[in-house]
Amino acid sequence: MLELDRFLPYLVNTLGNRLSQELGEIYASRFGISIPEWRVIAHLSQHRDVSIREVFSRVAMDKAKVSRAAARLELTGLVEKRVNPADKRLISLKLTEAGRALFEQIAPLALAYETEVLASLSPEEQETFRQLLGRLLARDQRRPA
Amino acid sequence: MLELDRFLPYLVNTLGNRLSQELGEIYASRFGISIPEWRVIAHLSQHRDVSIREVFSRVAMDKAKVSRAAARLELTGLVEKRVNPADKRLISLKLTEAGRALFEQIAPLALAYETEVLASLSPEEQETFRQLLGRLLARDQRRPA
DNA sequence: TTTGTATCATATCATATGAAATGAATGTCA
DNA sequence: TGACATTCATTTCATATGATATGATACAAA
Repeated sequence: MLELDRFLPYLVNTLGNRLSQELGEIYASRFGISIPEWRVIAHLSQHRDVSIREVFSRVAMDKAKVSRAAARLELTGLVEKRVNPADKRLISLKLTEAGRALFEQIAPLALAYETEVLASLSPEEQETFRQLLGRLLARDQRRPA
Repeated sequence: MLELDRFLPYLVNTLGNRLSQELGEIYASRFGISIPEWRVIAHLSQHRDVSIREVFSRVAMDKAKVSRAAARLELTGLVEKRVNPADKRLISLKLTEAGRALFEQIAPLALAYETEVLASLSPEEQETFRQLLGRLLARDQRRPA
């Protein structure tokens, strides 16, 4: 019979929400940004001159969320938005200097948090968990959002 | 350096959201209930005569969410709410016959979904994943919501 | 008692969310 | 070329969300 606290979708969702919420509090209280904004920054730290579409198709957020996050990041001077001259429907997003500096500041804290979360597992177990999680995500990947 | 698609909190959150969203679509389209309502039903299937507080402290949802879910479940006749005579601040929640019948109907579908999700892992891997997930949840448990 | 504090569930209110509408730009094909 | 469809980003709008306020009850201590 089904028990909620042995039901995998529920458990994964719960852990995911907790981790995001804890991180979100750090980002908000110390850096004044939200989780969606953080995700945009993190993505732009690796891919420059990408469109809104490219971000949201990569980063598990919907159109509107990314659009709003980008708008706010532009307001706060962390991201530069300009129209792509080759295709004027597209927008090119790029971290500003301030944006990159903020990323450099947040990234080590985020990684430290990840380390702390994983500390209850041995290094081998950590690797195993990553692997299995990756496989589960891959299965689901087939379904395009 | 931090890459979002190797960052565990992000990955767990993404998988959790996807699973919940897919399940939520099933619950909504076939049975007309939301994920919060489903969680209340599932909890009540195992614990009868529990208060709102007991539900939300157990089921990873806040006060308001559970209160609203319970209100709607009462309206739709799936849950019975009555004041606890021993302590009139408390409310006793209980599945109605219809509520229990709905649970019996949904549970196998939910379990089938879980099975399908896990199908990309071998039985041993499934068990390992459950174990490790449980340990990660336990760590986090220390922090009371 | 009665006075003050704590707990419970709900209501209120400001914000977040996402589905659908909009408007601009590009692509397609007759 | 000119209609029509498609793609992109934003906006709109109705709903969901959760922090806080409220009101009711119970508990504790004097």
